[in-house]
Amino acid sequence: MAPLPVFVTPRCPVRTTLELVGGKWRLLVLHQLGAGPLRFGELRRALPGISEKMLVQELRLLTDAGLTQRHNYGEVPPRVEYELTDTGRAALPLVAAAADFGQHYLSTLQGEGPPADQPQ
Amino acid sequence: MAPLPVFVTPRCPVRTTLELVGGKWRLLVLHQLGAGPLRFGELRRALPGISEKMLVQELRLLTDAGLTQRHNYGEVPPRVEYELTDTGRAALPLVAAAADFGQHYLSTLQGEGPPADQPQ
DNA sequence: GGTAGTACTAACATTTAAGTAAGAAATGGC
DNA sequence: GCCATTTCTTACTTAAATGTTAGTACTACC
Repeated sequence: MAPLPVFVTPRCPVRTTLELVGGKWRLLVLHQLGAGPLRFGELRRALPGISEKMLVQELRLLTDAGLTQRHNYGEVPPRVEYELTDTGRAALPLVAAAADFGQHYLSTLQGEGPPADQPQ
Repeated sequence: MAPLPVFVTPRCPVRTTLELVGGKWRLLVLHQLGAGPLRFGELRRALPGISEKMLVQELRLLTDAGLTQRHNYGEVPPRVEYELTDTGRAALPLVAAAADFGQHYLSTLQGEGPPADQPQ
């Protein structure tokens, strides 16, 4: 994954994608935002297990990379919304493909354990 | 990513996918094998920068997870081929989506540096 | 006999990702 | 005055991923 500031090696498209949305959380963040803008806290609650530090960090990186946009309403207590940019929406087919494959894979593990959750 | 042996949390499909094909190399391995079976050494040469240790490790993990198949011809010098299983082929749309998004993203960085490589 | 190729394995080191915990600023409600 | 809420920062620690180096077994070739 890319360190800050975002630098993408202008080489293999697959590697570029991995640098942008690799890691444990970024695809899940994009998936959540695919349904519409969300506040920071809504996003945190929608991603069980993520720490505030990671969410801040990943949102900043996605925003720096141009996949998300930050709206600060300047209110107190703070109110900040995040939403996908056009570039971020261009990643939604990737998110969908990841969800599809995961679902397919889980379905091949016939009957071991409970069925899959909804994507987070 | 999953430690060996492969264990997939039967939960979110996106997380499942990340555990299976997350990391720096697995999508690239699948992409290579998408075009047909390859020998270990061919795969290594097709993935500049990968170490033998990583390639062995990732191939074993993909094979344990059922995405690839290993054929040992039992010859000397050794001759081993890897190819996708049906489950592995089910991941090819994900690889394609990753390549598409990477290409799209690189095209939005208009004119900075040389054009993208072919996917590896 | 020495060298090269092949597909590995093992021990170790380094780098990167992720997690934990505490706190800050500003306001509203009690 | 005290506590809660919200978004975010900082310092620190742990865990995981990846890299490096060396070595193995067997054969072919010069």
